[in-house]
Amino acid sequence: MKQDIFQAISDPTRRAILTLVAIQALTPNAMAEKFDMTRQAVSKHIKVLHECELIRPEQSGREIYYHFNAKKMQEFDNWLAQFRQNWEIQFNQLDELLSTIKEQ
Amino acid sequence: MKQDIFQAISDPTRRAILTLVAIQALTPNAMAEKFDMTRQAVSKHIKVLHECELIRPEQSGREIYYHFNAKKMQEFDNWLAQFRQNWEIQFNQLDELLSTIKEQ
DNA sequence: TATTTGCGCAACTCAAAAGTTGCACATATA
DNA sequence: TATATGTGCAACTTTTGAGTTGCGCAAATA
Repeated sequence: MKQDIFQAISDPTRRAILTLVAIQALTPNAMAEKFDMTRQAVSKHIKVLHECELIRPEQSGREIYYHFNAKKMQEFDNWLAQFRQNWEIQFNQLDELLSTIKEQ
Repeated sequence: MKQDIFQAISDPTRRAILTLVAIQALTPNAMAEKFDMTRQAVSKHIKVLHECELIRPEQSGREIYYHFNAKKMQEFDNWLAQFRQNWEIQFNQLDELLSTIKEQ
């Protein structure tokens, strides 16, 4: 099943995993220790993140270190770009409002 | 039920609605015409987006125009900020790699 | 070689979310 | 006033997703 990055970050556990691996690469066991759920549950989250390439595995003997993939994360930034214009406009309107209040 | 913006943007229909209303405010009927589903299904997506304040209603007679709320969308941008450092680092490493190759 | 450890896969349960139909209600229009 | 239109709410079905337990396999260790 092809995963979608927006669906991937909709789960709080997966967002926490991303925050952890952004600091340093971790094995599934190391991640599971941080959460109050079974290793297999965490493993399923890892699978989702891996399928959409937000993390990348690095095999080391019988251990697997998962690394953060910053390049993929940038796709969110690209999606957000379409709205940047909107918030600039809304802030300019706020500025105008504040100026109007000040003048009165 | 309190909605969360990550869950809200995880659905492709809701992302499409956001793209539409970012351009101009629309009524539920106007939105429903754009999608291959019933008006009520679209209405439920609108409800989710409204509950987490990504859109804001403006009543006009019996019609309701939903507006994009850029301020709320910025929360997503703020979350992304924690990873910006990561992609700068990964890009610097790429730069170094390219330099190394060039020197050889 | 026997045992432990780290991991992924499969089957299952349970809860949540997406979509449907039907209805009620208020506003617009004839 | 009678009818049509725009909307939200409720009940229901179906799909999806999170979590569990149980298993098998390969690498490390005794």
